Amino acid sequence: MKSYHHGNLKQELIDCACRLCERDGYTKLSIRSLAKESGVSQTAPYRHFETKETLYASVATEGFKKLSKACHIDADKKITKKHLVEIGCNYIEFGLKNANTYDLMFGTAVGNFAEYPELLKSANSTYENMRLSFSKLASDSDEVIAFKCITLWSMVHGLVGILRKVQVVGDDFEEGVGPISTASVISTNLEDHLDKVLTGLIQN
Amino acid sequence: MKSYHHGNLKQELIDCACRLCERDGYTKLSIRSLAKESGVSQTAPYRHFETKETLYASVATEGFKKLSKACHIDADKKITKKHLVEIGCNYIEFGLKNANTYDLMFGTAVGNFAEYPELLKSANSTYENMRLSFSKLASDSDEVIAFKCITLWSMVHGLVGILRKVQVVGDDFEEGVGPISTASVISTNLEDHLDKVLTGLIQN
DNA sequence: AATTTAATGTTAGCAGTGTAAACATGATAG
DNA sequence: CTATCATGTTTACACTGCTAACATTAAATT
Repeated sequence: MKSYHHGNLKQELIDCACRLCERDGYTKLSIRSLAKESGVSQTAPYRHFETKETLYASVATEGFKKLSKACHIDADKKITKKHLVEIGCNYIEFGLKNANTYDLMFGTAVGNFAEYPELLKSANSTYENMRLSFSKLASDSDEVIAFKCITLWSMVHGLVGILRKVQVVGDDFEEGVGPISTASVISTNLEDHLDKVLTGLIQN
Repeated sequence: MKSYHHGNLKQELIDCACRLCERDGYTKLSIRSLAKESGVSQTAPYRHFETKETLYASVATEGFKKLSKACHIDADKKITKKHLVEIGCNYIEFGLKNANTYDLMFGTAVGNFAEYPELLKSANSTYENMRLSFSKLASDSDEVIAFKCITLWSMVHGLVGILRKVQVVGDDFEEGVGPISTASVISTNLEDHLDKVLTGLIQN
């Protein structure tokens, strides 16, 4: 026998949405199907999420939390370039392994992060992680550190995007000329690649 | 008096879709509204586009053509680092000024480029442009050239994504610490930024 | 403890969507 | 001139986000 009130609907909806978003992509997700999955009426989710975008924001928030965790480096130790390479690799790995969630986080599904304080906070904390690591690498000014963060972030973010496209396009490029071959080279030698870029970035 | 047959519907639909996608984002676009805009019945577009994704593919194709044009450098002259910086800047400018179209081109709206030969061709030609420029910069192997392409492309692609997010998030970062300030620094000094990265990239 | 209130659920319904099927029109090829 | 076929229309279905009005129950107030 089930009670009229679910008891834990909001969290269950978020969990379910995270799962389905990652499995099928956020465009395939409907509030109604989500409600059905949780054995609740079609409009029940609206008691917890004003609009679909609000739900998206919750899923994206979870995504940023996971990304933060994936990119976390123990702060007690001294940070070296190698650690930053590791951060970059972990970031890219997250982006590629959670591609659909990554879309939601960095696409236009959620228009303005500022409207969702939790989302903004979790996204900022991802950045803050990276900032802290750079600040422990060298004693730069805040500006320089932020500059380095943006550079690294852009780099890994861009690689996720490009590698995914190339993965999808795949065999339709000719061997050895188009981006595919190089992309696979990069993805197998991600560490080397990031190391190179970071070396250039750090020493100026 | 209007005739039963439109005469130029396919092209008009594409043009209209390009306009609306850029204005409102591709998610806001519906086949029905598009049909209405062209003064034609709701299902007429289906004579020219099997599914909505096919329409998206056409819009994305146009996008890549425009991007190619924006990043084109006259091939006769000798290419210098400065030219590549210019390519990068033009790329980023395109991405920021045509943000919604850019989403369509690099997001998941079109699942697999290989299913749309025209799209694949136009996307490849964008890459080919860049490849050609690098090949005229130095006499590297195909592999090294492709590697440099991917690196630059990832960099500018990533910057478009990050700069946009930061633009949107905007004032909610604290002054001088968060990414916002640096991002605006970068966007005003894009040339310098790209020059630095490219310098590191070229000389190894 | 009784009662009010607010949170959380349901049902019914609107307007909009992608898309398929059956039919209408008219340009073009034989 | 006629048959064909590309291109248009109408109708219909299943689905969507979302609102409004109502039901139930947990929590707060008296």
